[in-house]
Amino acid sequence: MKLYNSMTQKKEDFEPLEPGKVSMYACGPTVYNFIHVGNARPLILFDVLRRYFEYRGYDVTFVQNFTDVDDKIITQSHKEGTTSEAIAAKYISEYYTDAKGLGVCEATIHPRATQNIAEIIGIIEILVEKGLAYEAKGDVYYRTERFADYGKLSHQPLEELKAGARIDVSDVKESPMDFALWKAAKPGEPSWESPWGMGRPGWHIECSAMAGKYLGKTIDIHCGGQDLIFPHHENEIAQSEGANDAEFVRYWLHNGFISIDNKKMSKSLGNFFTVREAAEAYGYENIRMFMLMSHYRSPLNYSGEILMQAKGALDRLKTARSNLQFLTEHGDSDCLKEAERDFTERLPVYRERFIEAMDDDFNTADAVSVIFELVREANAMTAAEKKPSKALAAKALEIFDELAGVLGLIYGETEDDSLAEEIEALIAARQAARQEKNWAEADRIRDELKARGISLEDTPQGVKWKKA
RNA sequence: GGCGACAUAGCCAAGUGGUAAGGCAUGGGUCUGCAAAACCCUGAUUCCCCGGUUCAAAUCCGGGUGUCGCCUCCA
Repeated sequence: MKLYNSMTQKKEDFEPLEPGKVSMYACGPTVYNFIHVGNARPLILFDVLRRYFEYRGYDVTFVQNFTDVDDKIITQSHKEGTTSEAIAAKYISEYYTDAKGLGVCEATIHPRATQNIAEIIGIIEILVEKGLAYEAKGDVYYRTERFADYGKLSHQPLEELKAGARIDVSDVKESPMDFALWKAAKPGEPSWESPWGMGRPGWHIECSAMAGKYLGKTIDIHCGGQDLIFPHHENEIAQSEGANDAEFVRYWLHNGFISIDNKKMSKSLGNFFTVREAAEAYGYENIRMFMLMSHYRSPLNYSGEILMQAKGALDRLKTARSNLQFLTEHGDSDCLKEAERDFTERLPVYRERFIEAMDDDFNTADAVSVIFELVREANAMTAAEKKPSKALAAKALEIFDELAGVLGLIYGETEDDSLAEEIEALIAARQAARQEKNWAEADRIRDELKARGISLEDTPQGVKWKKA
């Protein structure tokens, strides 16, 4: 398995620290608002990585945090006239709604910054003791110039970073590149006791603390959006490696951006759609499909047209699956036919090609195309005139579900059986009308069902219905 | 100024030396009472441009052009 490591800027063979196990850490959302479509990309990427590692037999421990104390949350709490805790709780809940909608499995552990204050203080104390951090007026800053490797992930020497620095030169900081590990309390803000007085953690330190606590000093994979490379991930390296004297992360994975009209989708530019509104317009699963149809490191331009194309593609897969499912019950015979054997014997080739694509830095676009090729052949093999067997449909369905399942492409099919009986009765009435060649009545019933969102297909194996 | 990414058919998108996957859309056909779904056929002499290396390049090298991102919170 090869994956592209942002640290070395090359595809590398994946070798976990411990054979058979994978530890993954992903920077989760700062919970002050609904997540937007751009935020959904890393979620879906991590979810696919995790599913794929598990598919390949790895025991995965996946940690994704929630940043639940932060300037933006505090600002939002003032705006909504409530507490920081209430804002965080609200948007964590909304996060889970969207994540579930997108078919994203829960992480092994979802730690929160505010539940790990002791660990955060612990790591800051180590950094202070080592001279890598210093206290100034109740704040604590990281002394970037003491960390020789600072800039190794962003491939920028500290001097260049300083030259380009647009941040305010604070009089309490020794260098403009130093960043806050701990912020002294201000009135109206949540705060905790610490050796430096009341205060709260800076943003970067929580990830070092939680990654270390739940996954150990060295973790296999750390992922996030490309915009986190600097400064967030660079700072995490400085903190964790500075405190632990051990390599922090073996493989850094960063996803490309989602843009709108070729401009990065971001909250500060205001050119974003929340996942919630995009899902209302196009459906959660089509957002997922949209993202899996290209490589995770490529830039992707969001538009209604593209979402509709993704929907068209996913519909083809859903229809194919539903047709196979139907044939497992209504096929011509239970046993595989002679003419079908060649196809079923070649089915494992699709699995091999799928794995080959995914092994190459999670090439989901290629992996999806393998599923489409499987579908085309399965569709051809199950053409009505061939009188396909139940066994054939079952075998094709099995591998389809296996591969589509790794990508999480088809999900959320909650069949409402309460209507089934009534629908079946209408279908029976229509069949009776068709027997009598009473096409007007047959079409009337079909239109009636269509108006209720049920579409019919007449097949040699009987009538098939589905929700539109 | 530093660092990085991207440029393949109407649209989306794989493909890192061997003669252009896949999807959406379009048009034609088969099947169907009509549909639906499906299947078949239909499209880039060509991969932003110009040079070079090679028997062979979308793929490697050099030089351009365009677009985007990071260097400040940002997935």
